[in-house]
Amino acid sequence: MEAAFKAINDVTRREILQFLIQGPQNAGQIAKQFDMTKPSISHHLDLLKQAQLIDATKKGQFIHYSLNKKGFESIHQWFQGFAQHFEFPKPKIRL
Amino acid sequence: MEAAFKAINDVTRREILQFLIQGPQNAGQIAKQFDMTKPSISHHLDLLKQAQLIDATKKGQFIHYSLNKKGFESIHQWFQGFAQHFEFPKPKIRL
DNA sequence: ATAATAATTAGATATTCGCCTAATTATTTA
DNA sequence: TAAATAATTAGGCGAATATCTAATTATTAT
Repeated sequence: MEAAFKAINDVTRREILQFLIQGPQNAGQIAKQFDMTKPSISHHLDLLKQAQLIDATKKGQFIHYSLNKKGFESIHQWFQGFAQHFEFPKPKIRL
Repeated sequence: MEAAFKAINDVTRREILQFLIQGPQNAGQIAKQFDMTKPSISHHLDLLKQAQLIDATKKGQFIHYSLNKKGFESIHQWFQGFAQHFEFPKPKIRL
Protein backbone atom coordinates (compact mmCIF):
# COMPACT_ATOMS: atom_id res chain seq x y z
CA MET A 1 0.00 0.00 0.00
CA GLU A 2 2.90 2.22 0.89
CA ALA A 3 4.25 1.59 -2.61
CA ALA A 4 0.97 2.52 -4.27
CA PHE A 5 0.73 5.89 -2.55
CA LYS A 6 4.30 6.59 -3.46
CA ALA A 7 3.73 5.58 -7.07
CA ILE A 8 0.77 7.85 -7.67
CA ASN A 9 2.53 10.82 -6.13
CA ASP A 10 4.06 11.84 -9.44
CA VAL A 11 2.47 13.43 -12.50
CA THR A 12 4.38 11.37 -15.02
CA ARG A 13 3.42 8.11 -13.37
CA ARG A 14 -0.21 9.12 -13.17
CA GLU A 15 -0.09 10.03 -16.84
CA ILE A 16 1.41 6.65 -17.66
CA LEU A 17 -1.51 5.01 -15.88
CA GLN A 18 -3.92 7.20 -17.82
CA PHE A 19 -2.23 6.24 -21.06
CA LEU A 20 -2.52 2.55 -20.25
CA ILE A 21 -6.30 2.85 -20.01
CA GLN A 22 -6.18 2.64 -23.81
CA GLY A 23 -4.70 -0.81 -23.45
CA PRO A 24 -1.31 -2.50 -23.10
CA GLN A 25 1.71 -0.69 -24.49
CA ASN A 26 5.40 -1.49 -24.63
CA ALA A 27 8.02 0.66 -22.93
CA GLY A 28 9.00 2.43 -26.15
CA GLN A 29 5.44 3.41 -26.96
CA ILE A 30 5.04 4.75 -23.46
CA ALA A 31 8.31 6.66 -23.56
CA LYS A 32 7.30 8.30 -26.85
CA GLN A 33 4.40 10.01 -25.06
CA PHE A 34 6.69 11.89 -22.73
CA ASP A 35 9.42 14.47 -23.07
CA MET A 36 11.76 12.40 -21.00
CA THR A 37 14.52 9.84 -21.59
CA LYS A 38 13.75 6.14 -21.77
CA PRO A 39 15.75 5.33 -18.64
CA SER A 40 13.64 7.77 -16.67
CA ILE A 41 10.44 6.21 -17.98
CA SER A 42 11.88 2.80 -17.23
CA HIS A 43 12.36 3.84 -13.64
CA HIS A 44 8.80 5.11 -13.41
CA LEU A 45 7.53 1.84 -14.82
CA ASP A 46 9.53 0.01 -12.21
CA LEU A 47 7.90 1.94 -9.37
CA LEU A 48 4.45 1.41 -10.84
CA LYS A 49 5.19 -2.29 -11.11
CA GLN A 50 6.40 -2.46 -7.50
CA ALA A 51 3.10 -0.87 -6.50
CA GLN A 52 1.28 -3.49 -8.57
CA LEU A 53 -0.44 -0.73 -10.47
CA ILE A 54 0.90 -2.24 -13.69
CA ASP A 55 1.97 -5.63 -14.96
CA ALA A 56 4.89 -6.34 -17.26
CA THR A 57 5.03 -9.26 -19.65
CA LYS A 58 7.91 -9.85 -21.99
CA LYS A 59 7.05 -10.54 -25.63
CA GLY A 60 10.30 -11.12 -27.47
CA GLN A 61 12.46 -8.06 -27.12
CA PHE A 62 9.47 -5.96 -26.13
CA ILE A 63 7.90 -5.66 -22.73
CA HIS A 64 4.19 -5.05 -22.64
CA TYR A 65 2.85 -3.02 -19.78
CA SER A 66 -0.77 -3.07 -18.71
CA LEU A 67 -2.86 -1.86 -15.78
CA ASN A 68 -2.99 -4.18 -12.78
CA LYS A 69 -6.09 -4.19 -10.62
CA LYS A 70 -4.26 -5.12 -7.44
CA GLY A 71 -2.56 -1.81 -6.79
CA PHE A 72 -5.76 0.08 -7.43
CA GLU A 73 -7.59 -2.14 -5.02
CA SER A 74 -5.24 -1.30 -2.19
CA ILE A 75 -5.84 2.39 -2.76
CA HIS A 76 -9.55 1.76 -3.03
CA GLN A 77 -9.59 -0.05 0.30
CA TRP A 78 -7.84 2.75 2.08
CA PHE A 79 -10.19 5.23 0.55
CA GLN A 80 -13.27 3.27 1.57
CA GLY A 81 -12.38 3.85 5.19
CA PHE A 82 -13.17 7.51 4.67
CA ALA A 83 -15.89 7.22 2.08
CA GLN A 84 -18.20 6.00 4.81
CA HIS A 85 -17.77 9.27 6.65
CA PHE A 86 -18.60 11.39 3.64
CA GLU A 87 -21.15 11.04 0.91
CA PHE A 88 -19.64 10.76 -2.52
CA PRO A 89 -21.70 11.04 -5.68
CA LYS A 90 -23.16 7.63 -6.44
CA PRO A 91 -24.43 6.31 -9.72
CA LYS A 92 -28.21 6.63 -10.10
CA ILE A 93 -28.55 2.96 -10.81
CA ARG A 94 -26.57 0.02 -9.58
CA LEU A 95 -24.62 -1.45 -12.53
CA MET B 1 -5.16 17.42 -6.70
CA GLU B 2 -1.41 17.45 -6.85
CA ALA B 3 -1.42 18.52 -3.20
CA ALA B 4 -3.74 15.68 -2.15
CA PHE B 5 -1.55 12.99 -3.68
CA LYS B 6 1.45 14.52 -2.04
CA ALA B 7 -0.29 14.72 1.31
CA ILE B 8 -1.34 11.09 1.44
CA ASN B 9 2.13 9.90 0.48
CA ASP B 10 3.26 9.78 4.09
CA VAL B 11 2.39 7.31 6.84
CA THR B 12 2.12 9.91 9.57
CA ARG B 13 -0.25 12.06 7.57
CA ARG B 14 -2.41 9.08 6.68
CA GLU B 15 -2.50 8.13 10.36
CA ILE B 16 -3.53 11.66 11.26
CA LEU B 17 -6.43 11.36 8.83
CA GLN B 18 -7.37 8.01 10.36
CA PHE B 19 -7.29 9.55 13.81
CA LEU B 20 -9.57 12.37 12.74
CA ILE B 21 -12.26 9.88 11.74
CA GLN B 22 -13.05 9.82 15.48
CA GLY B 23 -13.91 13.49 15.21
CA PRO B 24 -12.23 16.91 15.45
CA GLN B 25 -9.08 17.17 17.55
CA ASN B 26 -6.73 20.01 18.38
CA ALA B 27 -3.08 20.00 17.40
CA GLY B 28 -1.90 18.93 20.82
CA GLN B 29 -4.22 15.95 20.97
CA ILE B 30 -3.04 14.90 17.55
CA ALA B 31 0.63 15.33 18.42
CA LYS B 32 0.19 13.18 21.52
CA GLN B 33 -0.68 10.22 19.30
CA PHE B 34 2.69 10.27 17.60
CA ASP B 35 6.28 9.80 18.61
CA MET B 36 7.24 13.03 16.95
CA THR B 37 7.72 16.66 17.95
CA LYS B 38 4.87 19.14 17.74
CA PRO B 39 6.54 21.26 15.07
CA SER B 40 6.78 18.18 12.85
CA ILE B 41 3.10 17.41 13.38
CA SER B 42 2.30 21.05 12.76
CA HIS B 43 4.02 20.80 9.41
CA HIS B 44 2.08 17.66 8.50
CA LEU B 45 -1.15 19.39 9.45
CA ASP B 46 -0.20 22.26 7.20
CA LEU B 47 0.28 19.95 4.21
CA LEU B 48 -3.00 18.18 4.90
CA LYS B 49 -4.71 21.55 5.08
CA GLN B 50 -3.16 22.67 1.80
CA ALA B 51 -4.55 19.52 0.25
CA GLN B 52 -7.96 20.35 1.73
CA LEU B 53 -8.01 16.97 3.42
CA ILE B 54 -8.52 18.73 6.73
CA ASP B 55 -10.00 21.98 7.99
CA ALA B 56 -8.61 24.12 10.78
CA THR B 57 -10.74 26.35 12.97
CA LYS B 58 -9.34 28.38 15.80
CA LYS B 59 -11.14 28.15 19.13
CA GLY B 60 -9.33 30.39 21.57
CA GLN B 61 -5.77 29.31 21.83
CA PHE B 62 -6.61 25.91 20.39
CA ILE B 63 -6.94 24.98 16.78
CA HIS B 64 -9.43 22.28 15.97
CA TYR B 65 -8.68 20.06 13.03
CA SER B 66 -11.30 18.00 11.23
CA LEU B 67 -11.60 16.02 8.03
CA ASN B 68 -12.50 18.01 4.94
CA LYS B 69 -14.47 16.32 2.19
CA LYS B 70 -12.98 18.40 -0.61
CA GLY B 71 -9.54 16.83 -0.69
CA PHE B 72 -11.00 13.35 -0.59
CA GLU B 73 -13.27 14.21 -3.47
CA SER B 74 -10.37 15.16 -5.70
CA ILE B 75 -8.73 11.80 -5.03
CA HIS B 76 -12.05 10.06 -5.54
CA GLN B 77 -12.50 11.71 -8.92
CA TRP B 78 -9.10 10.64 -10.15
CA PHE B 79 -9.74 7.15 -8.95
CA GLN B 80 -13.11 6.93 -10.69
CA GLY B 81 -11.34 7.25 -14.02
CA PHE B 82 -9.86 3.81 -13.41
CA ALA B 83 -12.67 2.25 -11.43
CA GLN B 84 -14.63 2.01 -14.64
CA HIS B 85 -11.99 -0.22 -16.13
CA PHE B 86 -11.96 -2.60 -13.21
CA GLU B 87 -14.70 -4.05 -11.11
CA PHE B 88 -14.45 -3.12 -7.46
CA PRO B 89 -16.60 -4.73 -4.82
CA LYS B 90 -19.91 -2.89 -4.74
CA PRO B 91 -22.40 -2.74 -1.92
CA LYS B 92 -25.28 -5.20 -2.36
CA ILE B 93 -27.81 -2.46 -1.98
CA ARG B 94 -27.70 1.18 -2.90
CA LEU B 95 -27.65 3.29 0.27
C1' DA C 1 1.42 42.97 33.68
C1' DT C 2 3.59 38.26 34.02
C1' DA C 3 3.73 33.63 33.57
C1' DA C 4 2.00 29.56 31.42
C1' DT C 5 0.05 27.12 27.60
C1' DA C 6 -0.95 26.06 22.53
C1' DA C 7 0.69 26.23 18.35
C1' DT C 8 3.41 27.93 14.53
C1' DT C 9 7.51 29.71 12.03
C1' DA C 10 12.50 29.59 11.06
C1' DG C 11 16.61 27.40 10.13
C1' DA C 12 19.59 23.30 9.77
C1' DT C 13 20.50 18.52 8.25
C1' DA C 14 20.11 13.88 6.47
C1' DT C 15 17.50 11.26 3.27
C1' DT C 16 14.73 10.46 -0.71
C1' DC C 17 13.37 11.58 -5.44
C1' DG C 18 13.45 12.55 -10.36
C1' DC C 19 16.19 13.25 -14.02
C1' DC C 20 20.21 12.79 -16.90
C1' DT C 21 24.23 10.27 -19.52
C1' DA C 22 26.82 6.11 -20.15
C1' DA C 23 27.06 1.27 -20.02
C1' DT C 24 24.90 -3.32 -20.09
C1' DT C 25 21.70 -7.15 -21.29
C1' DA C 26 18.63 -9.45 -24.34
C1' DT C 27 16.54 -10.24 -28.71
C1' DT C 28 15.99 -9.93 -33.63
C1' DT C 29 17.65 -9.28 -38.38
C1' DA C 30 21.05 -9.11 -42.15
C1' DT D 1 28.16 -13.97 -36.28
C1' DA D 2 27.78 -8.97 -36.47
C1' DA D 3 24.87 -5.02 -36.38
C1' DA D 4 20.66 -3.03 -34.90
C1' DT D 5 16.88 -2.48 -31.74
C1' DA D 6 14.39 -2.56 -27.08
C1' DA D 7 14.89 -1.93 -22.61
C1' DT D 8 17.17 -1.88 -18.19
C1' DT D 9 20.91 -1.00 -14.78
C1' DA D 10 24.48 2.01 -12.77
C1' DG D 11 26.17 6.21 -11.13
C1' DG D 12 25.86 11.06 -10.30
C1' DC D 13 23.54 15.52 -9.16
C1' DG D 14 20.27 19.14 -7.79
C1' DA D 15 15.67 19.69 -5.73
C1' DA D 16 12.29 18.30 -2.52
C1' DT D 17 11.04 16.03 1.95
C1' DA D 18 10.83 14.80 6.92
C1' DT D 19 12.62 15.65 11.10
C1' DC D 20 14.73 18.16 14.85
C1' DT D 21 15.87 22.34 18.04
C1' DA D 22 15.27 27.13 18.94
C1' DA D 23 12.60 31.18 18.54
C1' DT D 24 8.14 33.50 17.90
C1' DT D 25 3.12 34.55 18.14
C1' DA D 26 -1.24 34.31 20.34
C1' DT D 27 -4.26 33.34 24.06
C1' DT D 28 -5.52 32.41 28.88
C1' DA D 29 -4.90 32.62 33.86
C1' DT D 30 -2.67 34.53 38.10
